[in-house]
Amino acid sequence: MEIIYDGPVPPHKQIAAWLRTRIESGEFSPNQRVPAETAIVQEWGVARTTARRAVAVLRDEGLVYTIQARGTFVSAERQERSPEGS
Amino acid sequence: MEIIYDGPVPPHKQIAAWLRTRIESGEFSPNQRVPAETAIVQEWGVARTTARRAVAVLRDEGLVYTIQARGTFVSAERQERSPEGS
DNA sequence: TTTCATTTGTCCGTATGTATT
DNA sequence: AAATACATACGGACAAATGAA
Repeated sequence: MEIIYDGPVPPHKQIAAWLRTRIESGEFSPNQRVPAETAIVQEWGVARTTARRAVAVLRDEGLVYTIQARGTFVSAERQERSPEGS
Repeated sequence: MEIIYDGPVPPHKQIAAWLRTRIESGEFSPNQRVPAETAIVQEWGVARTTARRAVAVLRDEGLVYTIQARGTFVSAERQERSPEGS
């Protein structure tokens, strides 16, 4: 994946979408830590501000929550669809 | 039990919860010694600092008291909710 | 008394990770 | 992008106290 800078979608939203997909695919369990900002910076070669903004998007959506000095974690109640079965 | 490192609850709090449960279940009598820091280290595979911090949590709660070079013991008056006489 | 083992107490440095400015 | 602060974990080293040999 690569960031498209001359497109209509700002970089941080592209990264947010990528992270959202990973989370919703079940790659991360509820309350599990997601990649740190520095990891995002490394992986995408963007500024930290951009990585932070991307995480902020998901936080605003309620998909993740952040604990200072510990990390950002997948929200436990992030089911849009009823899981059904337990 | 296993320590979850990429979760929102820090290791020392996970261990503290585990110890608290054992104590409150009555496994240890009042004034009886609880597992030493080194025992916690052995059992959980964590650093001693982490074990110490876990014990410190229960000490702060008043559930146990510590005597240097002797160990940490279950508080005798740990079911009181209202202190009297001070 | 000296020695040893055990256990807690203290301090050092290193690493990871987020938050703020 | 960088510095600083904060939270937390790891590892090592040594001190201090206790009790037993």
